[in-house]
Amino acid sequence: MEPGDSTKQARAAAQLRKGVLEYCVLALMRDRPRYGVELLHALEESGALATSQGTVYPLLSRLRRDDLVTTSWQESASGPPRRYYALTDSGRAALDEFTRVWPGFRNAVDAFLTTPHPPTGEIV
Amino acid sequence: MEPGDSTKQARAAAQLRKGVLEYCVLALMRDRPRYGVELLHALEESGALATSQGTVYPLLSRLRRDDLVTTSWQESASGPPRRYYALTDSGRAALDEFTRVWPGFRNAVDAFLTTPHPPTGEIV
DNA sequence: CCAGGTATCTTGCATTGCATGGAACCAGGT
DNA sequence: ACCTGGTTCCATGCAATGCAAGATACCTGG
Repeated sequence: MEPGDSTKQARAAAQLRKGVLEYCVLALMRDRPRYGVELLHALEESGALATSQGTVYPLLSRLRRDDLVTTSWQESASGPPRRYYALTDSGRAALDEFTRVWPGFRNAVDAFLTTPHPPTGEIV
Repeated sequence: MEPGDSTKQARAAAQLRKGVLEYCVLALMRDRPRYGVELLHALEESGALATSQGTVYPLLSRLRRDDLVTTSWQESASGPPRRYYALTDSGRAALDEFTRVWPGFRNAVDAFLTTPHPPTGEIV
C-alpha cells in the first residue's frame, strides 16, 4: 500500500486502523520497552497495520500525555539517541481492557459479514 | 453501555467502531432494504456495535452522497413514513472489498494481542 | 387537544490517522 | 574540512468519523 494511495481498499484499511493502532502499540510494549522507529517497523511487518511516522509520533505523544507510557532516553550505537517507551500500570490496564473487549467486537463484525439477513425478519 | 459513559472500556469500544460501522451498515442492507431506526435496532442487538441516531443518520447521508446506497420513501402502518436504504452496485462492491480486507486485519490484531514480543528481539 | 411513541435530520465538538516538512545526530568517502 | 546518506525524533494542518444534544414531523389514543 503506497503512500498517497486512495483506492477503496486503502480507505477501508485506513479507517479500520482507527482506535486499534493505539492498542497494538501498547501490545508491542508489553514485554519490553520500544522506541519509535522500532514500533514503526513492527507495524510495517504486520502488513495490515502498516503506517507512517506522522501517525506514530503523535500517537506516542498522546499515550505519554495520558500517562499510559513513560519514556527514557538511551544511547544508540548507530545513530542519534532513542526515546524508549514503556508501559505504566495504567497503560497495562488499558491494554488488558482492550484485550477483553476485542473478541466481542471481532465476533460481532464477523457475524454481520457472514450471517444472512433474511427478507422476512428474524423469527417473528 | 449507557450513553454518556466515558469509562476506559467505553472509549476503547467507541474508537473500535470507527470505520467498521459503515461496512456493518452496508452488510445489514445486503439482503433487503432497511430504514434508519431498523438499522439502529440491529446494531443495538449486536451488543458491541450499539450506537445512536446521531451516528447513524450522518453516516447514511454520507453513504447516499457517495452513491453507495439509494433511498425510497415508504408508508408505515405505525408512524411517519420511513426512508428505506438499498445498496447500489458501488455499495455492494465496497462491501465485498471490505469483506476481503477484514480477515487480514482481524488476524493481525489477534496476533499483536496474543503473540509474545520477546526481550531479545526476533531470531537474530 | 395534547401526550407519547415512531421516525427523520442538523449542528458542533473531540478524536484520530495521515501527508508533509523540519531538525538533529552519526559514520564514511572525498 | 565538507558533504552525503542513514537514523531518529518531532510539529503542523487537514479530513474523516463517532457522538451528544437538539429540532422537526407524523400518527394514535386518551
